[in-house]
Amino acid sequence: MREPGGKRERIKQEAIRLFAERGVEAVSVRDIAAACDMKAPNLYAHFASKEALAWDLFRDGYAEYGDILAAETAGTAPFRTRLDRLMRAICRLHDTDNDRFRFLVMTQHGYLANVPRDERNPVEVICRAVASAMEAGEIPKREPELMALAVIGIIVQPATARLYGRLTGGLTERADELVAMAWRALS
Amino acid sequence: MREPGGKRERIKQEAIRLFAERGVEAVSVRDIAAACDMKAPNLYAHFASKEALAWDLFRDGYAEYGDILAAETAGTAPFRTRLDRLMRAICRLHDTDNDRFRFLVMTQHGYLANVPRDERNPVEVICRAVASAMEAGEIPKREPELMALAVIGIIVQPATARLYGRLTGGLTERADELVAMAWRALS
DNA sequence: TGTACATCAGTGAACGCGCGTTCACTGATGTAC
DNA sequence: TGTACATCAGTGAACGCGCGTTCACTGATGTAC
Repeated sequence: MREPGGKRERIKQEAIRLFAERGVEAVSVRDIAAACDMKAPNLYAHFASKEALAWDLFRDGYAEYGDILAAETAGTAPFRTRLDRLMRAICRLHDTDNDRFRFLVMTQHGYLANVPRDERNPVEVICRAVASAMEAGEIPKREPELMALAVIGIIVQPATARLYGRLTGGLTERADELVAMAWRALS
Repeated sequence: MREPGGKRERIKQEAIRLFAERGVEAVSVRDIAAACDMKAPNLYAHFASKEALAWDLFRDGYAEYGDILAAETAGTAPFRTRLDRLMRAICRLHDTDNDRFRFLVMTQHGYLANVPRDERNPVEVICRAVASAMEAGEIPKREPELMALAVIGIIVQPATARLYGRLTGGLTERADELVAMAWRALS
């Protein structure tokens, strides 16, 4: 072996950055290769196709996102506490891991329909947290899916607006406000 | 004149349908032409380019959407009433005018940055309604932009989930729940 | 009414372009003896 | 240590394809006299 296996990670990182900036269709494999200081054909030593690369990035990025949320909502703390942790985690991720979030938001319309609805799915994670809080009588019983989606919207819509410069500044500094809003909405 | 000027409208209608189904990049001008029972070159008698057609559709569709919301939030009724009208109108539009909503959601990432931030802009419309309710003391004073975006999220996120089959059934039948949620969130 | 001409919506064929992808090849590195 | 060979990451050149767009042309329709 002449190299550590870091090339594959390098490609993923540059590809996600470019896809996030311009969208999958507007980035050519030559663009990705150039960003990695290599030539286009060499990408095919690591990925079967451009489409496979993009789908890998989406599936993994989405699932890792779900893992983080699952970790935050785990445990036996009161729902209000877990909601707080959950929403702060989302704020932090959006402020920090901008490329990933932008990539997921920009390309969701191509891939979301194919994503597994398992325990790593972020929407499922939040649905389950909300549903269990209802079961436990911590919040009124309503349609859990609808309430979970609305809570997601409360945070994702401002985050998306930030991507377009519609909202300036970070989300983290508004986390208090957003958590309070979500809590009121669910109450 | 051999024909009424309905060709231009026909093109717009078929284009928005196809763009909504597959995304702008995945639809060729030949596809659009075929859907209109014409050949590709003829489209150029009506639009300068494919890009100009897509941008026209987005700009107009977005502005008309804003017009409808502005009409619903106009007047001197209490904010709670106008919020109710506003959100029901959004539910109705999403259930009815599916192509337009899907098109706007799918292509927003390409165009939203270029859209004018004027009195026809839907986000501005809702921002103003929320801000004026705060001024009038009908709801507590907070950052109006953030609150408006969160309210939008409460309804747009479920609507988007519906596009992917993540949520089944209509939005209109859930309008009560959604309005109540938004009202609590703002209170 | 008949005829000659003007108009113009619509098209067939072709254009250059950039794309994703393939493949025979290179040449530096590691291994065997 | 020196030499012959195997390995394999990386590449230059080329491929076919579908795209957006152009343009000279057609032919049905409307108008003038």
